[in-house]
Amino acid sequence: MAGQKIQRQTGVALWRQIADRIRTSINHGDFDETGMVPPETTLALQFGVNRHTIRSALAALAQEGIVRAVQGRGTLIERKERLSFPISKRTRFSQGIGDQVRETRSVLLASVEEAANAELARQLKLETGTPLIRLETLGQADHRPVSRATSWFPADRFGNIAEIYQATGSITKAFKELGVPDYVRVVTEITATHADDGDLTDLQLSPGAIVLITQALNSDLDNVPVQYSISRFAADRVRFTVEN
Amino acid sequence: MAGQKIQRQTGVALWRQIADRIRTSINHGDFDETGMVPPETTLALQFGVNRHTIRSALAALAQEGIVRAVQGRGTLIERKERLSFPISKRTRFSQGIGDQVRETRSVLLASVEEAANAELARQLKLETGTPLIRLETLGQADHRPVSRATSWFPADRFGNIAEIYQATGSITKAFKELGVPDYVRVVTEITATHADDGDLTDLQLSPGAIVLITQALNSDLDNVPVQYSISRFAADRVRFTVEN
DNA sequence: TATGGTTGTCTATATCAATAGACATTTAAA
DNA sequence: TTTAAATGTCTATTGATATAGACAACCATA
Repeated sequence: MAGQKIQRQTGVALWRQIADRIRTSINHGDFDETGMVPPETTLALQFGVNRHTIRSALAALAQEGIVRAVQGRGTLIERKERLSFPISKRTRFSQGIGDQVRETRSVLLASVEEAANAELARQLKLETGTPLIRLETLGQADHRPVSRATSWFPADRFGNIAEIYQATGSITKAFKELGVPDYVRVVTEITATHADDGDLTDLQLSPGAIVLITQALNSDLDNVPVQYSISRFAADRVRFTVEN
Repeated sequence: MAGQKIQRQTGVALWRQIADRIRTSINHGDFDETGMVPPETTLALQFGVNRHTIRSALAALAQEGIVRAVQGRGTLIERKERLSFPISKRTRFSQGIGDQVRETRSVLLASVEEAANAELARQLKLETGTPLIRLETLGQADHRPVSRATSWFPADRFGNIAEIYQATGSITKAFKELGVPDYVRVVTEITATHADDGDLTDLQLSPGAIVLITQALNSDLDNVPVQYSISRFAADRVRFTVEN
């Protein structure tokens, strides 16, 4: 874990930088032998800060449920996470990570009908103003939120996709019922930014966290666009894998 | 730009959160009509903070060279950026973004010979301890650093790749001279984290910035691994595009 | 049960971050 | 030339961040 120094007077508090670094180390498996974080005094020495600053960092990680301090013993690691998430022609939420967790689930937060703006129309190869169904969904793995997504579907083909999706909890199944036996990922754009208000709430992140954003287009086997999605992933919980 | 609120007491200073948001807005083209950032008083009202806090944020962006304040006129946008970076079978640094900038360049920072550890051996399908050439490189677009990469090559096939790379400034050309007329990207893993010390220096980032990390394996046309790379991109300067 | 190592709590102090207000300076336009 | 609108500079105050030190409370184990 040692190596790079932490930065002072940058607008990012030392305790937050240190919390981020310790979280990364935990997810990297650096403390797997003991199952514990090094003692506060050791960390204070390593990072070159006061022990109280370390305590602030650990308190933040405890708040996230990642560690738990036990007086007299040390600070135990409660949970580590970074799911590997494949991106390919056949990218689906549940399939790729199904073997990494016990349970994956997708929850419908909201659905509305709206008209395509210029950008959506371009992506889905429709006229501006074409009616679309917009779904807001939350992807979970073992009851922990992993991603939140906004998806648009052409309303003429998929007018009642919200109901079917809510019943089945799967876009793939909903597509099947609506006459789309299979579909492929055409393009995926990936960016990263800091978590916004909605991310903090829906993904249960702490402020300053990073989200990975994918913008993806799915088409049916006749190459007709069926779904355009913008998904936001908790960056410290996932890793994307692009297979070619 | 309006919408989500900024977070208080999170370990990330308000001025830094606001600087990040304004940078994002600039890159998104929100102020393209005027070429200027809104007045400080307007921003202060929008973000619900004091004007001095806005001034701190703008000072940080000025330090990055993104805006320039002119007394009496306003704060001009000097530069916006987010290069689109395609990831596909034929991912190369210069080709993909060649049409987006005037000049791309790749600089060799260091090269050493070292033995493959277990992880590198697994990736490159070699025995542990096999000699490798490690190159540290810096990718630039229009004289602005975009990515820093560490690459490993089997030493037996590519013993003098460093010299050729330095001469040509291109991995593709170096491969050609060493008997690899073509190569393909086998797999790319993408993660995101906060910038470390080396990122701040090499990529000229400000602390708290985000880096996108790719771990990629390239193989020759006989499917023999020729290069394993870990690259770190300034997240606010790039966007990855995965074509399937 | 005694001891060393660990986390928990308290006080005190210095610096950074943010707010508040006033006024100067510069630019562009009326 | 005047005026409005914008950035620049200054002082003062409050709360968050970080350091420093001391000691209490707890746990495992010798």
